Amino acid sequence: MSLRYALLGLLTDRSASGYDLSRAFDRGLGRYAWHAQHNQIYQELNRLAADGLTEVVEEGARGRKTYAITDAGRADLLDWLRRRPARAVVRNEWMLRLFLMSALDPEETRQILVDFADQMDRELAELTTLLATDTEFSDHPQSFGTIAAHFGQRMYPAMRDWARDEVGRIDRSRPPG
Amino acid sequence: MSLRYALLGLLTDRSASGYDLSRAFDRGLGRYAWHAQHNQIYQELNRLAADGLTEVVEEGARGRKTYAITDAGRADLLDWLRRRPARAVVRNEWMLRLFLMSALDPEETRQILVDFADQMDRELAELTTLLATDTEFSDHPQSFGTIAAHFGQRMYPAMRDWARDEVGRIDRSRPPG
DNA sequence: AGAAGCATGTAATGAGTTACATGATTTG
DNA sequence: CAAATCATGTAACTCATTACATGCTTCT
Repeated sequence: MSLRYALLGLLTDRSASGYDLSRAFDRGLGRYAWHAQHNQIYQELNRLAADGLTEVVEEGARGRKTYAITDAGRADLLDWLRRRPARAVVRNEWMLRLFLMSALDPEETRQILVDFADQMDRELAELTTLLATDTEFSDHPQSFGTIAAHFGQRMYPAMRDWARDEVGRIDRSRPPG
Repeated sequence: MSLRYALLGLLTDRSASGYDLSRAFDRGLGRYAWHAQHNQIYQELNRLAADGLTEVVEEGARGRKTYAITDAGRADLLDWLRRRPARAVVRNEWMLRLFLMSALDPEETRQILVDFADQMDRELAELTTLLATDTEFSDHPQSFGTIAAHFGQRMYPAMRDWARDEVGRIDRSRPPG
């Protein structure tokens, strides 16, 4: 059901097409909070419209359909946000890999950590560039995309630093070369 | 497929029953990396055994079956660990709720962020105490649990700082009182 | 004897992935 | 006019959840 609320949440910000929402997932929400692919998004949008939680407010070029959230949709979202589940679902494939990585030998583990740290640096650089150049963020400082970007600015350095800490620990316990 | 590797990873550490593994998920892995329920775990264990990646090494009281990883299972796990997906699946219902929170009014949003930041501080304090007192960490510096603890030491402050940043942004855009 | 915890499972349904499929519009 | 990007979908399959179902063992 979470995908449904992710979509309603994004549509609270502004009306959008399935394509727009798919891009929003790729950039922000999907990286940190909830991953979904375009086909699943389109299917869920059709179901939301059928349930009266969203409606098509515009049809543009190339079959583009712009969806808006309805009052019923807004009510449903607020209801969900105010409920506190005892146990929430967490699935993070990267985290799982990093947890299980010590099944490999120290050399290989070290390389994975070094690569991971480098990737976090690249993601951070990409995000910083995006924040500096895309007017989306200055125009909508309260939007989910902006919030996600700020979250990324805190998370990427933290994950990079953790990985480099671990590399240091491996090197100290088993000096290389 | 990730559940399959999560189970193989845990069985690399030591042999265990479905019940043991289910508890391991509830305590650790499921909180940070990969969530799964008992019935899914039992089903996957049966499939793993059918595929020759694990085997039943002991049958105890109350139908208890202890599984061990086989050589084929170990090979499969290492193979998976060495593959690097371009972008891995992330699903975190708590994170999603935090991102969508601004659909509520600023007052409610602010309170949730303040509570979240405080909770991160508490988790960090608890973890720091645990790292200083529990010999588990000094005795097994390379273990799964130690790696996770170090990860927490970097993540909790990052999430706390992000939440406090957001509180600051809310206050600046709509001063309280 | 009763409660708490141990231990495993099935069936139906819903969520999510993979592969396939198509075509329009804009940009260089 | 070719390439990139926009834009939406279906079908078959696998993964995951919910509800149901059973019985044993240990502790008090």
